[in-house]
Amino acid sequence: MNIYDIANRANVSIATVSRVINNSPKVSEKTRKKVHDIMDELGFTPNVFARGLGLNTMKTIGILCSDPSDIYVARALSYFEKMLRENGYDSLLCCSGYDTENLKKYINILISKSVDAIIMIGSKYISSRDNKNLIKNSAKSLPIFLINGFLKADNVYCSYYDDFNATKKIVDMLYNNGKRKLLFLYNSTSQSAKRKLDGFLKGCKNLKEPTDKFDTLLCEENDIDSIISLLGDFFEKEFFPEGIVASDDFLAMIVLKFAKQNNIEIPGELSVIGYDNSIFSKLSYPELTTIDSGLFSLCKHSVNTLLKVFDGDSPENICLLKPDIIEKDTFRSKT
Amino acid sequence: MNIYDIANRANVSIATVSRVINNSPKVSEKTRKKVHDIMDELGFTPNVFARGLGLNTMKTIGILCSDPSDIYVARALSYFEKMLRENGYDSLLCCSGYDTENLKKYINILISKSVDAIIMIGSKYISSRDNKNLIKNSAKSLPIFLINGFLKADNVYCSYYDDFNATKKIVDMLYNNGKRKLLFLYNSTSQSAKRKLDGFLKGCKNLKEPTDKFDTLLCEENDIDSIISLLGDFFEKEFFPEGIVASDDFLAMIVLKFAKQNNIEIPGELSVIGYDNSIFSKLSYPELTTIDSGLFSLCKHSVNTLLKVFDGDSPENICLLKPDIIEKDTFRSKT
DNA sequence: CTGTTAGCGCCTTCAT
DNA sequence: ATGAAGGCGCTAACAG
Repeated sequence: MNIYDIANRANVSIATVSRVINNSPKVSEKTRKKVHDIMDELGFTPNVFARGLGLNTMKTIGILCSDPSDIYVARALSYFEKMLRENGYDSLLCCSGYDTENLKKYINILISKSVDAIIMIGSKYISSRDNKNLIKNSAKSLPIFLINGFLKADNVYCSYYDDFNATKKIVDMLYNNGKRKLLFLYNSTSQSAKRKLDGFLKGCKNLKEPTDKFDTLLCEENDIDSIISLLGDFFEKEFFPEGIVASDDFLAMIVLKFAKQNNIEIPGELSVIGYDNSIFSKLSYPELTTIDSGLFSLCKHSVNTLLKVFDGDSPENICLLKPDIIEKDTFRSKT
Repeated sequence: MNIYDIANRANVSIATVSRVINNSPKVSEKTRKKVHDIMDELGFTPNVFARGLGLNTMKTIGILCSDPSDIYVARALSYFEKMLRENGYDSLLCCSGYDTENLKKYINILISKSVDAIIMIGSKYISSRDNKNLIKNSAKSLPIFLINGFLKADNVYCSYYDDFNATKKIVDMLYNNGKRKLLFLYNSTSQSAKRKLDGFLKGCKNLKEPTDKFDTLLCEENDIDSIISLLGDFFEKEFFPEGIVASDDFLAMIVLKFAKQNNIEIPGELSVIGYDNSIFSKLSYPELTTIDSGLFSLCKHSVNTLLKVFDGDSPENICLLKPDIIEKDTFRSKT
């Protein structure tokens, strides 16, 4: 079934049918209704290939992410699919896993499918110099949108969160509330994780306390038991922190579990700060004090920028979101 | 750049170029090489639209789900994208939200993109008679794969889990371990949720105990606070259960939170059973005893079936997975 | 407002 | 083994 069939049934030309499909204003209400009725009756849907052939666009956005079973990614994905669809775009999903070196392969897959743009969720991809150049080059053929990543280049648009100032600020807050021994816990060396790490270190440095009062701990394996044993080692061999800042809520949850296993009282003995204001932070007991990394806003902003680019505008390349700390139970400031 | 350009440069016809692109054997090695060289030199990639127009396939599978930020869905999505890509298929994502009545709209979107098959994650879509008929009808134009749902129809392939016997079995286990007052907690009326509910009720019925010793509680709102207050009401106005079976780990986590808030000891005073063996069950303390709904196996099986269908085989329509209970901390049987 | 028609780039018979 | 030509379904000029 094609527009010819519809045209025949409706006694109009295919051009009129095409106009109706594309909401052209130059169709009388009467014909429009007639055609619409027949399309509905026959359950007609225009062939995208034929359409794409002419327009050279498939109204499809490639979404590149590591793994949708990560809750941060999953949320972003959910937002994007919805917002893009509301604007007439489909989402072609491409999951690279955590091996960031295959970026080229995945970008090529998306480009070969003629997606109109690529959205990259997560800052893992912006790690190596090779990857950066790859992204810059790919941006010559289609616009690229980075979520939570920063890369200055033509046709590359970034939305990211001010992680540096967020962790820096939280260090201040912890210190000002009497927490002197601090630990930063993280599990990734992505660009965003680095910003968090740097903010933490900067915050600690500003305190002008001896450096043995704070430390950082990288969890190379993402397995819960390994991380718990890593924490056990740290508490035993290094020091017992009064505050732990985790690079995401998942890690913070593991800290809570560790604390319960070891009868550490939270927040009395130990304050815990999560990151992302995810469902975890609300599901746990005590509820996690967490940094709201503004994921929804980042996604929203990216989609808006994307639409502007498609409209031929030249929007700002860079959007930086201000930090926002959500105080719940695992740490409360006195002020 | 198109095959005409290549054809000109190579002094052959477009047909020959096309043959080279499609690895037709009827091209001399010499011409093949010549054409290949020129394509490489110019970095030519065939236009997918033009190709799709003729072939009417894009090697793309439509994945229809409610919301990828649900962890069950997210996991399934992750499995599918990976396995499909390994077999040369892309994934077009389509999220319907929880409004199951718009199914037609979403199926049409996918069909209009000429996907080669549709995978539907979750049994929510198989609720109404209308939806069932819709699926049956759509299956006339392309194969449909249901994950965790059952519908007997041509060209519809189901993989689902034996929820009925899982909850039935867990009721037995609870009872045999001295838990007499039981509550089933659920938050959906999907087909799968119904199977769980029925299994629970059947299990209870078999016990031949007075019916006031067990009950079921539907959480209409998915908000954590509402569910906790719902639980509070139940404990106050109905009875204090000795075992709670939740329809997913998320709900079970909320029960744990509720228990901690109210100083209910788990599993001493109250046993809790989750469902799905998700990350929640491992992240909580105490860890959740949970039913492993075999998601990976379901996905794996679906992809295998899909490949068989595309190969022209006629695989079994239905796959039912046996129940599997993972004992952790929130309930341990004595045996 | 509506109809006619020329592509869009590729694949596939049918000739040669 | 290669070339010529029609067709896939739709859009956008252009003509009325």
